[in-house]
Amino acid sequence: MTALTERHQQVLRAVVDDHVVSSQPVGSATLSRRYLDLSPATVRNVMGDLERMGLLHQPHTSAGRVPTDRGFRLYVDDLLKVRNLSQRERDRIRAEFESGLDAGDDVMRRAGHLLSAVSNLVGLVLAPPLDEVLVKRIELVRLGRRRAMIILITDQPVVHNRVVRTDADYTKADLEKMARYLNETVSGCTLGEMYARIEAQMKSDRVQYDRLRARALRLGLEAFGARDEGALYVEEATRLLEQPEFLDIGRMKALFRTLEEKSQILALLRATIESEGVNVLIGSESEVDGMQGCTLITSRYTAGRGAAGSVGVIGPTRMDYRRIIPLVGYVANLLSRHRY
Amino acid sequence: MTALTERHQQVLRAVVDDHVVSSQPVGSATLSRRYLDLSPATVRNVMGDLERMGLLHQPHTSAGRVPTDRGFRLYVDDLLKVRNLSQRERDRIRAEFESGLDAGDDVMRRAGHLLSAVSNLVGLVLAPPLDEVLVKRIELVRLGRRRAMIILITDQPVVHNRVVRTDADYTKADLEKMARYLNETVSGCTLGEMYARIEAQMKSDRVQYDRLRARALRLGLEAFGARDEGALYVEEATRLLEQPEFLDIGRMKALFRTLEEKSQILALLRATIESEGVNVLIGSESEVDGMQGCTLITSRYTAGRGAAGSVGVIGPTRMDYRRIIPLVGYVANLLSRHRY
DNA sequence: CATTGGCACTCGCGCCCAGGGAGTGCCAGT
DNA sequence: ACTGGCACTCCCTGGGCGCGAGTGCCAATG
Repeated sequence: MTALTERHQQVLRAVVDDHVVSSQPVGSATLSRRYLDLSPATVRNVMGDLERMGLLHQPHTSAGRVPTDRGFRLYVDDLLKVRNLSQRERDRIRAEFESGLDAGDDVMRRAGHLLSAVSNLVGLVLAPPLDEVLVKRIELVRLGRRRAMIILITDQPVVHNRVVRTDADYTKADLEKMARYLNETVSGCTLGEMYARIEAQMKSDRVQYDRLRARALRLGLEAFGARDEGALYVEEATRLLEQPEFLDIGRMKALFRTLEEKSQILALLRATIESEGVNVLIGSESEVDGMQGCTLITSRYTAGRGAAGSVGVIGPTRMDYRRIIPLVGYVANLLSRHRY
Repeated sequence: MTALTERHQQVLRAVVDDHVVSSQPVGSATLSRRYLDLSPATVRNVMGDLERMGLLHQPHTSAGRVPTDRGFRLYVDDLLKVRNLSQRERDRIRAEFESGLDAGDDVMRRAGHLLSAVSNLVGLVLAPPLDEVLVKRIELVRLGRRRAMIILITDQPVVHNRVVRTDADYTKADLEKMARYLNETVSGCTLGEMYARIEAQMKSDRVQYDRLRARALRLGLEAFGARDEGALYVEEATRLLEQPEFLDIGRMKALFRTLEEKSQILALLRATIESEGVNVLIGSESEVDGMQGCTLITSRYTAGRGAAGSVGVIGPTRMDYRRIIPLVGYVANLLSRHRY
């Protein structure tokens, strides 16, 4: 492929910019009139080149051009100067974030809502994989005759808790003792290690002859052992209904289905967790079928002592990258800096 | 309006039955062939009557007939023999319900999912209004330097808990003392009364000179004082995409919007909380604009010492009432009988 | 030689129109 | 009281047509 001249770049940029707001194929006349100081004929020649390079696509002979996924990719990588969020916007977003937290919302969910509200797209938040989360402490609280709450305090902002049925009516003192046992074996290790440690302990002599101790360990396993996949929050999926590209009901169904099923999106987010900065995954690049015509923008964040998660948005390929990219970055930042 | 003859009833019933499965207007020929031992001509006459009575509607001259909301109403009230769920179905549903609970799911959410899964419609669960919930006990757990979890144990299956920031670094003993204070004033009363009791206590001498006591009360207020509206769970709204009536994108949007906004649906559910048995609210009867063409089927359930909530489904008016009505009733039953 | 205006061409879209089909209402016959 | 027959109405579909948008190419131009 030949290199792009300055002019090619100008035209491609203009096509994307216009298409992002109009959601329609753009013609040479529009470009000439609104974006470029060139005659329509010249623009047509350039557009012809771009099409041959696979960066633009013509839905049919007498239509304007639409950027291809590769076109968007080039635009995002080379042509786009992301403007930073203005201080005002940042303040507004941050205020929104914190006010929600004070009201007692879950941090993850809050971040998802925020992304969604500001971008008008679907907000995504992937919690750090639980395996890597550092266990600080476990508490057991008696709720009733055979019910207790087990609380897992980690180095993350979220506190996990779960109501469990107990095998007997333990007193408050019993539960405290059990919690102490659990903490002895478990505190300071990651959740991933916890399983192994508990298993090892279970075999030791001390446990064999101490029913309470054994029961405590079992409880810990049952409550948090099987929490395999990091939780994925999908917020405000119905916003997609607003986007004109989803007037096509088939596409919408497909996307909803993949969003609901979660596992595929989860894999995509997890894959981006390692890389720095903001990631952009355009349409077909993801090889997920529900994602045709959609772009996923993500950014990693860190929480606690090194565990990392990912936030992002999903929306039509035709989205305002200039705004959304810094937005996702900023929210990831908020989340990373967030101290509880 | 003249009374309906036996024949009128037969025809109306047949129209509804066919329309429920076909989702299309029903013609006289179909009815004569598949449901009735009458010639098409006779059927036409009867259908004409029914139309004049406002029970059927003809979308246009050369189309078949569709039941009106009033037609459905009459069908549901007088013509429908709800068959009970078979023992097998009941067992299956119950097993599904309980297996989910063992896995630690929220009871409310679980019930919603269940309704949705079995009916292929949108599941709704309204928790009992918190005001009427009996407070059994409050626990405070130290999570970190300035963080604590406040746990509200009621006579309901769900346990409410919330992470709060504290104004100082309270020790475990402090928090236990505070919890004791709170329980002294609060336990045994409903959440509705709690507010007043705390306010009263705050003015008493004992509190004026005891900072910890004051702080405890304040905490209780902040955490659970403002939980106004009972929580409404809307599960699996995207199932609506499957229904052929929602190929019309405008209607779908409207319904999604009201589902998302919740307050209107919430009001409808709350209204049915008082009445026994299964309630059916058909289309325009609700006066909620997003509800045209939709039916809401609900049933009340009770939990704890007398507080009542509501479960239900929402779907197109054209739904299989024969199956759905007993289903909603049964799930309400499950929830009422559920003991934790 | 890059740029431009001109021009013929293509193709989707909206419109009209006719034909077929589904379903009805009415009427006369049993 | 039913029913068969019949004329009628109206939607739906498909084909034909004109319009407009947009293109590609070419010859002219600075």
